[in-house]
Amino acid sequence: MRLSQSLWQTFKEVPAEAEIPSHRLMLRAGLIHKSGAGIYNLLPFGLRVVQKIERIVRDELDKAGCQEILMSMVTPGELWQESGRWDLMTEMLKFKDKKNRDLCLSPTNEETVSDIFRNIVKSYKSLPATLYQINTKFRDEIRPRFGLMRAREFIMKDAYSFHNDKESLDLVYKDLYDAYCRIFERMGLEYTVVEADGGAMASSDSQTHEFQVVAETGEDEIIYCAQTGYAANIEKAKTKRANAPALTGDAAYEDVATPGAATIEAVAKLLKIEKHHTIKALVYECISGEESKIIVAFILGDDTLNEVKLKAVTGADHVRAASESMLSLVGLVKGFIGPVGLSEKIEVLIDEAIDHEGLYVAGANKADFHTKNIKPSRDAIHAKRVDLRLACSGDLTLDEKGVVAVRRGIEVGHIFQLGNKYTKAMNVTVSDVNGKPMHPLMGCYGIGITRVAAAAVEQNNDEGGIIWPAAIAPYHVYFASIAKDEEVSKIAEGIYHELQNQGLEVVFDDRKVGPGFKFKDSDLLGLPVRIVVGDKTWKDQEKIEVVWRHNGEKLLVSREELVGTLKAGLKV
RNA sequence: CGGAGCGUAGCGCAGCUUGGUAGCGCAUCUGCUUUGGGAGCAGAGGGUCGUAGGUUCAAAUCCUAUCGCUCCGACCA
Repeated sequence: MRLSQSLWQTFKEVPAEAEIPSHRLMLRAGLIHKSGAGIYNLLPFGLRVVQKIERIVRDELDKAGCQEILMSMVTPGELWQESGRWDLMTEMLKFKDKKNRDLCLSPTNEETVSDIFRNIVKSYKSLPATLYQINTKFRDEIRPRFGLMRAREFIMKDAYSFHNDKESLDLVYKDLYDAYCRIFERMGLEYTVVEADGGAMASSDSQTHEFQVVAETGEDEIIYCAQTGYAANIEKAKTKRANAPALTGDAAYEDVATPGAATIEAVAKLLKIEKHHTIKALVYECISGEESKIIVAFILGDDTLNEVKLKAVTGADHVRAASESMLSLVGLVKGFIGPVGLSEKIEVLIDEAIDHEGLYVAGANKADFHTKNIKPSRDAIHAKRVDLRLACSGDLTLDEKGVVAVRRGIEVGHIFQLGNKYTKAMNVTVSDVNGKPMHPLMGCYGIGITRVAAAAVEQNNDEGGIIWPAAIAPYHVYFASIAKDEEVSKIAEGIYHELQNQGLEVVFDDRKVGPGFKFKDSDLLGLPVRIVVGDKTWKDQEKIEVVWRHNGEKLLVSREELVGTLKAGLKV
C-alpha cells in the first residue's frame, strides 16, 4: 500500500474532546473519525485492525465448533415484548416504521436467536448447538465516553449456545472459556479472567466470567491475588478483612451521649475507638418493578457497601440510597442509626465481616446518642447476615492464603450461563428423549470487537504513539523510503514489491516529505516494525535499517536477510 | 437525570471583561530551496463566530431561548 495514493491524515494536535490515550491516539493516527456522541467511523487503518481482530475471533470460534450467522440489526419490538425486555432495556433505541410498528436497533440478540432457534430446531438430537455473529450493536448509553471504549454504536461478537442439560452447558461454557483465552493470547493482550456478577443478563448466582484487559484507564475494578490466582470483579469479589479483630466481652449494651457526632469519623474520635469497632448504617431504597422497600444495611465503620451485592441479596432491580425525608418517614435519625431499638418492621441486613460475637458501637436511634457494647448475636437478632462489603486492597482471600490487590481493567469479553431464562420467556422448546417438550438451557458469550481495538491501544502505547501487537496491527511493516538518489529509489521500489510478494503487509511511505515526518508518522501509527532505505546506508554498505517499534531495537541487514529477519520478528 | 465546562477555518486556540474592518499556530494549495526525527522562504484559498430571537446606528462580544459536545456523578450485559 502506497501512502502517496492513500487517504490518511495524522494530527500533531489532539482534539480537545479526547481524554484517554487510546481515544487520543486513534484520532491522531487517523484510525477513526467521529460523527456524533458515541458514534464513530472506521477509517482504512482502523478498519484493518477491526478485521484482524475479527479474523482471530472467527478462527478460534470455528475451531471450537461454533457456526457463524448474521442477524438483522433491526428487530421487531414484538420479540422484545415477548421476552419482557421491551420496557426493561433502557438503552435500547426504539422507533416505529411507516405502519406504526415497534422496532429497535439490536443492543443484543437473545430474542432473535431464540426466535431463529424455536423455528428451526425441533429435537434434542440437534443439541448442543452454538451460533455466533459479528455485527454492529447499538446501545443508547446514558453517557457514552472514551471513543471506541464506550461508544453507542459498536461492533460485537455475540454467541449463543443451546443445551439439553447442565453438563452440556458446562462443557461448551468451558470450551468457549478456553477459546476466549486463546483469542486474547493470540491478540497479544495482557488479560485477566475474573468472576463476575450476572447483573441484568442472568441471575446473580449463575456462572459468569469477564475477560478484562489490564489497563490503568479501565472502567472496572478487579480484585486480584498473585499468590492464589483469585480474580474477580470488585462487584462480585468475596474477601476477608485482614487484622481487624473485634472487641470482646459480655458487657450489656448502654447508650452514651455523642452530641453532634453523626459520622463514623466523629464517633470513633469522640469515644477513642477504632473505626472498625463501630457499625455504620446505610439505608437503601430497593426497587423491584413498581414496589420499593426500605432496607437498613449494617457494615463495619470503615468498610464500603457493595451495591451490586446488595442488589443481588435483596433481589431488587435497582437500589439507591434513601433520601433524608424517607429516613424520617420510617423513624430513622440520620447519623444515629443502630441495630438496637430499631423497629422490627424494617428489614435489616448485617454484613458478614461484623463479628457476631464481638462488641461494637452503633447509633442509638435517637439524636446525639450512640449505643456501645452491642453484640450482634445477642442484640441484633432480626438482622440477616449477608456479604455486603466492598472488597479492597490488602484483604485476604477467603482461604487466607493470599493478599489481594486492586487493578483496573477493560471488559472485553463476558461469558454467561443463562439457564432457561430466555427459552422459557420465548417459549423455545425441543422434544426430549420421551418426545416431551423441554426448554433448552442457554449460554451467551460476547466480545466487544471495537473495544478490543481501543483496549489494545490503551495497553500498548508510549509518547510516540501506538505500539500494535503484531497480530492485530493494521499492517506488518512501515517502509519509509527516504532515498533522494534515483537509483536507490528504484531499489526501494523493488524491495517494496519483493516484501509484498513474500506475503508481508507493507505500508510504503513514498510521500514527498522529510524523513523526520515519516518517522513521526511511523511511530504514531505503531506498526510492529519500520524499515528504512536511504542513500547513506544503501550506498555505503547496501544495508536496510530495521527498527522494532516495541523496544526500539535497530539493526542493519542486507537485502537477502531482510525478509527472513522481518518474518522471524513478526512471527508470520 | 444532577453538577461543571466548552461551541470562533479541517485541528489546537486568541479575541468577548470595556460592542466598531475576524486573528494566530498546525494542516491544505502554488512556486523555489531543502531532506536521517514533524524543514525554510514567498504567496494563496478556507469562517453567515453552533442556531434562533432580542437590545443597539452597530453584536463573535450584551440579554433570552435552544441545539450540540466534553468531563464528574448516577447509570451501564
